[in-house]
Amino acid sequence: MTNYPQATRILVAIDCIIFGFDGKDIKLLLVKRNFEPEKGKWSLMGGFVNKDEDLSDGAARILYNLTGLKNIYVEQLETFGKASRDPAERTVSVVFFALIKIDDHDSEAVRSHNASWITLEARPQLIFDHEQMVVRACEHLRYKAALHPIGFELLPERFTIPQLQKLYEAIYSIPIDRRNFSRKLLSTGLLIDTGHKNTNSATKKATLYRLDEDKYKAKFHSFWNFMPDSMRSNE
Amino acid sequence: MTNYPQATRILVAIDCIIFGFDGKDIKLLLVKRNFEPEKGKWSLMGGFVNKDEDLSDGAARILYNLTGLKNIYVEQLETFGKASRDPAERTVSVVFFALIKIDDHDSEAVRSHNASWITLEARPQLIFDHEQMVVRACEHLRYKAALHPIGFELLPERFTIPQLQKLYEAIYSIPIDRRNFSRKLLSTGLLIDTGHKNTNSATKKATLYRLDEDKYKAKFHSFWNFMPDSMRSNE
DNA sequence: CCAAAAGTGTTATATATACACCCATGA
DNA sequence: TCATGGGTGTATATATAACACTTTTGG
Repeated sequence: MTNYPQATRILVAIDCIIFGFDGKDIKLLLVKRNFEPEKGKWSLMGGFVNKDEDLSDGAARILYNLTGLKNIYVEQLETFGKASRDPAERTVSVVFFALIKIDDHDSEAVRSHNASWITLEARPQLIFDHEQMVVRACEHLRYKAALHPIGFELLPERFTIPQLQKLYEAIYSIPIDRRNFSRKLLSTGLLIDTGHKNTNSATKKATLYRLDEDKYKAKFHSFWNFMPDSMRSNE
Repeated sequence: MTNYPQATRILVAIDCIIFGFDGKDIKLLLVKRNFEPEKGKWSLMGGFVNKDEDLSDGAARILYNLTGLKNIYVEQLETFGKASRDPAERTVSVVFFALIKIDDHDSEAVRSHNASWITLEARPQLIFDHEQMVVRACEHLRYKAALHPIGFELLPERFTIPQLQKLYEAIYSIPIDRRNFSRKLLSTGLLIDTGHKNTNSATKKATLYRLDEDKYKAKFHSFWNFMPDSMRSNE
């Protein structure tokens, strides 16, 4: 406290938007709070930054506690800083955006935090400005998924092109032409044929692909065009 | 301080990346600090969030103090929160990204803050993690300018297509084909011919355009493709 | 053999690129 | 009249969008 005596110290929270995909719907991992304040209401998973903890480490800690997962896809999204956003005390919240492979999560940890996977449409009212955070995250998901290959983060290690298509259709709530979608995805060179077929299917079995990790990393920041041009006008 | 007794309160700073364009080079507005800490060294313009001030209002205040401008293009970029980033005390810094029309700024205010416009190439060493912030902002400028019509924010109200092209060439450090660039920009429908010509030119006078504000606002979030496809692989 | 989902091919259209010529201006 | 920079046109390549048929599978 030597150099900046008069400035206000503020609580710095971290809130996490955690997206998953069950093959049909985009889901959010939300917490029904069994602790104060706002006990009994729904919120995003969050916490405060520890004294000597980097922001990104704080986010990783909170995500690990809830899901049991490390090395998941996380981006810092935006910091919410309205003076009035938390009625109890001035708090700034850094929102992180996470995509996880829904089958990988530790369901015991989720249960013990009183958390649930809830579809976007069915999401309950949330505390504070958490609804705005979710809206912002959905916009970001649509924006980013149209340009960068982040969809894979929501699917299992091995996935089929029809699965990928259902994911994109869920993200944008539109039907996509199978043939054009397939050609576009395969032309990125990011997909490797595993030589196996999806055994769950009741009809013709789809080819299982995996991501070419090297190409994915090398080309992640390039722009792609995963969506039909007609979609690109929605932010 | 009722509800969260044990959490750490942290200083929340705001730092502003302020870009300008002088017709030739992209410039940053940087401050040579005549105050402690790190007096005599260069930094971004910044300050702390006030007790009852929204984050975005804090950024607007800091930008107004330095430039005398309101209603400029500002985006929240990223929050830097390494525990060690400020050696004096734990501080989190929310970085804002601003684009201004360089001729509009209040040069008296800039002088009184000991600030200067410095080209990106000539920028001095900066304090703390400010260099990382600048690098991040440059990436963001390139990314965003390729997809959204933010270039106009760096040019005067009335501008010519060759001016716009020089701006894009400065942003990406590449030469662009005049004819294709012109056609691409005009085809967006965002440019309105003012009927006037640039009088400064020593040769043929270029047409002065202004931005169609309504279309700009309506279509801001659409994706465009302002750069040749060959450029789109650089993030 | 039938329904359901997967896989593949073709064609028309739109867009991007590469490139060359003419025009206006002031020195 | 010449050098400099502004404005426009076109042919080619590439990418996209729209669309139909065949294959595999389990029941």
